[in-house]
Amino acid sequence: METSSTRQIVESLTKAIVEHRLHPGTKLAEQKLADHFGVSRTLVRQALFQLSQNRLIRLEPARGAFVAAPSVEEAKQVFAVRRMLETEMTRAFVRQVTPSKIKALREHVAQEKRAVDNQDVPGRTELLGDFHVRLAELMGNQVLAELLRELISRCALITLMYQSTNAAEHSNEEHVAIVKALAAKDEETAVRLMNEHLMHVEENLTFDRKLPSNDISLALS
Amino acid sequence: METSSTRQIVESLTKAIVEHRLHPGTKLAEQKLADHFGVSRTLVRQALFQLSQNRLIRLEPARGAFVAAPSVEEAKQVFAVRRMLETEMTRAFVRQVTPSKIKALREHVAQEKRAVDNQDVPGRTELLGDFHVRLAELMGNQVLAELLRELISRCALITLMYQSTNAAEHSNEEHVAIVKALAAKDEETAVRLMNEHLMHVEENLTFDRKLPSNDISLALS
DNA sequence: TCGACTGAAAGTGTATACACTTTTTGTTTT
DNA sequence: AAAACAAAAAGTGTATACACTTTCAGTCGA
Repeated sequence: METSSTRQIVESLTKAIVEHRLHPGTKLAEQKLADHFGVSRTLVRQALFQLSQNRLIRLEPARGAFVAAPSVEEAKQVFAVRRMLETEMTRAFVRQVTPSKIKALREHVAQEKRAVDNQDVPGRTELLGDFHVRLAELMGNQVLAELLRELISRCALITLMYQSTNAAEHSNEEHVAIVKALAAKDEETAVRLMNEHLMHVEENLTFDRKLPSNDISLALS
Repeated sequence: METSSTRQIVESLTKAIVEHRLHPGTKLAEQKLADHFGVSRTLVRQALFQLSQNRLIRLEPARGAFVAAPSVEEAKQVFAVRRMLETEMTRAFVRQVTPSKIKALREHVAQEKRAVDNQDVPGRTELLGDFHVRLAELMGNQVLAELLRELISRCALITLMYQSTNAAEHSNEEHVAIVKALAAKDEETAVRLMNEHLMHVEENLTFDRKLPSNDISLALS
């Protein structure tokens, strides 16, 4: 199971949704997707099911798949969970910090900065989110990393892509500050900065509801 | 999409796995399951895919589905995540506690007690896990509740079912103590008790590796 | 006796067929 | 002109067919 065809479809659709080439509410007809990817509906259905588990699309019985349009309420809940998780993660990180871990984080934020400076919107979105996943990975907790990745991709649909260049720069600067506090093993500061950072990201949410784009092929091409 | 047939298959298999009628490592052949449930492989495959997302089974390309056998390492990571999440959840709960919420929790632990006293093993397993989900629900955070439910079902495969009656009683008593601290709005005590509780549950893990049972029909009947 | 080969059996991966549901469109009726 | 209906079109849900891969049993050769 889990052939690479389906993975490719999932990735392609995920990218299109997160980058808002496919707007919330857009219908994803199975046959059209199948034609576009040159496979049968079987594989498309697998991919759609997977995307529905990631909350990127909604599946309605006998009606089909639609790009998800998370409510403000849901977004707030996701952020509340992230704050809970990442507060404690930051605390735990300080207790087991090593120079090589700090080095890895510094390299990451440097990469973020390049993407932000280059106005590489998809790139910076991914990297800014990955910072949080990297923290989990460096702690050696793969379960935590996967969970965070899931939560962040769920946010991405509603937040990071709406981020202005300014907001992205701000995020990057906050990451730098967090790394600094981590390096200094200053637990309380690190935790406070992380919490503030997540609040800032949340504040930047814009809940524009754009009209569905009905031309799937165009959005994916 | 998401007809009730697949849900029923998922529930049936989930129950069988969590209750250890299907041991870790057991192969789940699609046609056999299809015959057993009286449906085509299509629906079985959907169900298996869903179970793999829940980490209850493992899908190996071209080899099929096997009941998951989480490693000690993974179990520890799951518990680490639960502690992070639930520490903060407990803290937040204290800040927004109301008499009606306490009442709901008291009723829940009473129900737990009945199941423990009656030696209702599947029932008590479910209820003891649900306590934590109930907390999230009472906070009004559905995202958190679903996440916890997922983490707990993932633990269930490796822990709660191995729980002795003694351990179950102990868990129930700890729930009572936590509710008491919550009712008193004693944040630090509540958090401490919750952390200790999760550590106790984790300590009770037994990592027996039983042999796969090859008779699927028997296990499901 | 053990290991390497070979063919058959079993099982998974993908495509297709068909039933049934929803949506759309064109027509009729008020 | 708007609402109600009917037939057709489009789309989803499930079963089945078939290709390809893995597994297993049996045979041969060292």
